[in-house]
Amino acid sequence: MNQLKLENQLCFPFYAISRQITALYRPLLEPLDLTYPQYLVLLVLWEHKNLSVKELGKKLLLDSGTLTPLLKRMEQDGLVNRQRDKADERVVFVSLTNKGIELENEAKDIPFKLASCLALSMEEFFSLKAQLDKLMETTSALK
Amino acid sequence: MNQLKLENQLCFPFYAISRQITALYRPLLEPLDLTYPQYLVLLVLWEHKNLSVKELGKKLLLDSGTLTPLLKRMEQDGLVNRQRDKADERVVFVSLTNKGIELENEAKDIPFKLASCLALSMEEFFSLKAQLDKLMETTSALK
DNA sequence: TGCAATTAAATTGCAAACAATTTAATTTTA
DNA sequence: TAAAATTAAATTGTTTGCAATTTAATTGCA
Repeated sequence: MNQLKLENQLCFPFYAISRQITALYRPLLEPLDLTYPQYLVLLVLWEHKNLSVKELGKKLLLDSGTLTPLLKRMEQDGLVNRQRDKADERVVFVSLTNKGIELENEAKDIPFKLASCLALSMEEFFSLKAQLDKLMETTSALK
Repeated sequence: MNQLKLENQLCFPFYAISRQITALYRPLLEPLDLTYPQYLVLLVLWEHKNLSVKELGKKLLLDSGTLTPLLKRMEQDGLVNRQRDKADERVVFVSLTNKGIELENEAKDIPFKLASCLALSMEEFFSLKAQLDKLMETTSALK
């Protein structure tokens, strides 16, 4: 088997599916005026209220080079507040505005709508999820 | 189960693993002066010699908005030739230069090196590949 | 034939993504 | 305590990725 053929690669499907999934989110997120990475930030903040850029980056595997401009755009859009920690001026805390909090309700159907696009059975879903989580652990450890 | 929690999502692992894998490729591709998307273009051209931008885009799921500048950079780097089809001036064919052809030999170990990073058994590899291929088919059909 | 529709690339503009560097604050340690 | 090391964000510069539009060529069909 020729390993240099695209069809024999495992990595290309990850690259392609990742972009396809983002494309599936687009029409669902557009009414909320969100991009997929912005939606991910909101997912985390709906759960954790108040996080530093560092902590947010740890959960999303993104660094400040990506997050700072992204968060500034979200601040511009009135979704989040950014403020320096009084106790440690290096740290910037990110929290939700009322508008950001209220979006949770409008977004609550999105995971179901998207899951239905993927057309997986419960078994397939959980099996795949387990394999991805394992792979995620492997690749995260290689940092 | 709260579907709006990051940890319960299937899509986030795809997004994150995709970027992690690209990060794993980086040190392998850097000596060849390639980015991951450029490497993908070469994978296709090593197999198919001569393709239009359209055909290349079909294989990689990328449009001319992404490919045109990417291919221009690869042309600048002396990896590919771009020339308009004489028979149909709308079409641009992309082919490899000698330098591009020769890179295949230098790249031939990359898939194995990368596969070893992922630490999957043969069974896991093929099982995962099958599930991804199926998902890919599903999401591609939703275009 | 000749105009409308279609097609393939290219272009424009914007949002990520990330390496590398910089800035400023805090901690360590000599 | 003061300089060195570390840390957190921000900044800079480059490459992707994609929607939307434009340009130019070809095809279809009235």
